[in-house]
Amino acid sequence: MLLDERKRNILKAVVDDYIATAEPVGSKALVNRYHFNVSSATIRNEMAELEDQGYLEQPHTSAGRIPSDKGYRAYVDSLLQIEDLTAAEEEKIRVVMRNSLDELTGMIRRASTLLSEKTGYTSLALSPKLNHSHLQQIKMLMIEPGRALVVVVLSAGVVKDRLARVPEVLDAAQLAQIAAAIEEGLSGMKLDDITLVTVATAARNIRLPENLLNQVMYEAYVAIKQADNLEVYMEGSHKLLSYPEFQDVHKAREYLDILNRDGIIAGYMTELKEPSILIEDDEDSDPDDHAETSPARPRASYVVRIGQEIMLEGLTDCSFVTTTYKMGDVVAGRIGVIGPRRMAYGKVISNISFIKQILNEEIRRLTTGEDRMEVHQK
Amino acid sequence: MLLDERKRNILKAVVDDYIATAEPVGSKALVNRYHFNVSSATIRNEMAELEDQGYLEQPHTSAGRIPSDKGYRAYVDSLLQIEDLTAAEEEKIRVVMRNSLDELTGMIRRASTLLSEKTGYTSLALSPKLNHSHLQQIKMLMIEPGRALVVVVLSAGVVKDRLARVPEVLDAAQLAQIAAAIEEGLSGMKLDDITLVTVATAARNIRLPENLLNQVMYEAYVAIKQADNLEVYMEGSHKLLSYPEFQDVHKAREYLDILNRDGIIAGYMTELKEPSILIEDDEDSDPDDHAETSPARPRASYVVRIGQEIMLEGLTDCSFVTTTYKMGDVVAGRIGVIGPRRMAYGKVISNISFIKQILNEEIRRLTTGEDRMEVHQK
DNA sequence: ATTAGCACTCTAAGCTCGAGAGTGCTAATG
DNA sequence: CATTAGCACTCTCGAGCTTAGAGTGCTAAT
Repeated sequence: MLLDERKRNILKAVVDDYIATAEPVGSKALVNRYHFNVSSATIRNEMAELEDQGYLEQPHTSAGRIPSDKGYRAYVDSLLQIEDLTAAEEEKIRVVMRNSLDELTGMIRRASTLLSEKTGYTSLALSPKLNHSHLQQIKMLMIEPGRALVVVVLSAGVVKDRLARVPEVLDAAQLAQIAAAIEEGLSGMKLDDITLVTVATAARNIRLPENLLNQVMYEAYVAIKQADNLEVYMEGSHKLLSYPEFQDVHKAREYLDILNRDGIIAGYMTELKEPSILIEDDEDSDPDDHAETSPARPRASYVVRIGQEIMLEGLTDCSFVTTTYKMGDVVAGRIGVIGPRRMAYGKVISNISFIKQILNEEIRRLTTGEDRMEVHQK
Repeated sequence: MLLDERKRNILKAVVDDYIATAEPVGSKALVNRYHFNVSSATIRNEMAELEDQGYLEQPHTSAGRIPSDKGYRAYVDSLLQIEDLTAAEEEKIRVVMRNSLDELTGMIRRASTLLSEKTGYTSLALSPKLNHSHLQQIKMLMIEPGRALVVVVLSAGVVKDRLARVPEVLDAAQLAQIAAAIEEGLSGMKLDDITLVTVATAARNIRLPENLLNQVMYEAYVAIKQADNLEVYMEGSHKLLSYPEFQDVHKAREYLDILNRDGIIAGYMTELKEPSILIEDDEDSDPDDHAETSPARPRASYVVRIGQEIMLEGLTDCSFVTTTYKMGDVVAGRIGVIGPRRMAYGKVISNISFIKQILNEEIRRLTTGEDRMEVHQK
């Protein structure tokens, strides 16, 4: 099953070439562009065998070969060498990420934007799952009679807020008092463990008519629960139109439709699990048959899904490359790229790995409050 | 210059047909589909004249005619009859808009989404310009040492917030005290009139080391100013790919590129001024040469920009239809649609007019606090 | 003023054809 | 026995040609 050295080289060359040109690759082209010390006939024989084994395909007799899903898979798993970003590129990413306004969501968005810019594909990011975070504060600010702003602060330093209607008869002090009671009772609890009942228990000693209290408690409860809303950030969805495989408007439209259809991508990314390659320490392992070791320096793990592997109707000509980011020690969300199957995997992976790394660092900085005092720019 | 009855009918028929089919309209097709009591030859003569006068164009000899910008303009200004929405449609819009979470931004977004859904084109909305709003409250909540949430409440009931770094030595009470002083000093002021100096003046009596105070004041100032950040909401930008005029991927890509390029649309919409048609009372008038009166019931005014009139490179095959929404008595922002020049103007205008109306009502409800106590749905 | 009729024009679709790229196979080679 | 030169074969793609059809403008008749 394992390919010998030369086949591997040829496969790699075919994939590289095809990624670069989007044109089927022929034996002569290979001989010209790379220095195999054999003739095109030999290459032809090898390519025929690679096709038999399912790594390559022919669009039609007498066109060159293009990689199959299996070919890409082999390429990504063991042929691809991933170069590190240049110092300049790394610096640029660092600078942009540093610039984030001390805000988790903003950081993730920014990472996503950056990813799209650097790779030229569509980037996707999932907002962090906060259900393991602890409630730290809950405040209620009276905006005007009947309307209040509920501010929820989570352990990670994450702040969410929500406008709520409250009974008009309540004044600011009463509202603050209720919030204080709830905070007192719930602070330190995991988001997961907070229910309407626990909220009610926390507020049981407040002396106010029950229906008033209930309404406020309900709003507090909703605000808390809502802090963990799943969101998807997408950037550069139109970039795909530049690539020859989406020159067909129908295809392009279908593609954009799917990406914009509510919930599809969110659901998909949430369910992505086992990394197909893992190299670092930080992911729940799931050694695949095609697992292979090698690269020089430790690198963040990532999940690659190629073509049919995506299992989403309409995206079979695409590939996903995603990775996770962490808050504290727990995986909080996912960030990645979707693009044509013929994706510049090397570039994407090195960018995604580095951006992930910086994102993790920045989140750590944010949530542990390191590096707190900073120079005030402007 | 004014067209006689028959020419007007023919022009209208051509535009209607072309909007419906995207195919050049021939004289025979017209005679078949509409009951002009004349032969196709007569129609031909009339069409030739309409072409001479610049209302119609021929893609090439011996194709039918298509409307020119001028033709569309005449159509929109005086030929188009705008039917009201059906009761069911109106109801649907009302229901969706009611559902907004008491939040201005959410409302506008929702209006925009609705607009895109109902028309099938790309919708655009500008966040409200709040520089004439008054500051009502400013609060600072300590999130953790060194980080605070600044909450700004404006006269319109609009709430904005922003995470800020503050000196670590400050405690929650001190922070609240500073905020209170600033609120005391600035409350009631127009956003426009607030400067770093006025903030400083408001906080002058606080007894804290100057550099600490300065930092906090600066953050407060930024938070206040940022409350009026201009934003653009866009929905359904990919819908254009369905229309035959964007079957060319190049064009489609260019189009999407422009829409996604930062600031272009925002700038454009901000500068849109004189309505080309105005029927209601609420807009600064600018009677055009092609102004014409008529429609049955008062209807919100709107701006239509057709093709070249848009004056944005790359969007010359498009049309804009936008209108404004108000907060109190002042125009706060703009909401609209961009689509192919061959746009279903009637449908778009009736939808946009109605949605504008409901949006204005809802904003009024929100900002005046009418209808405050509502049933709590689950 | 309107219209029937007709010659004319132009596009779009279908067709053929040849060039070119690439293959697989065979037979020769070291 | 792996490699390779050579060649016949296959398939696509684009150019050029042709034709059907739609639509026009003009003229002469009503």
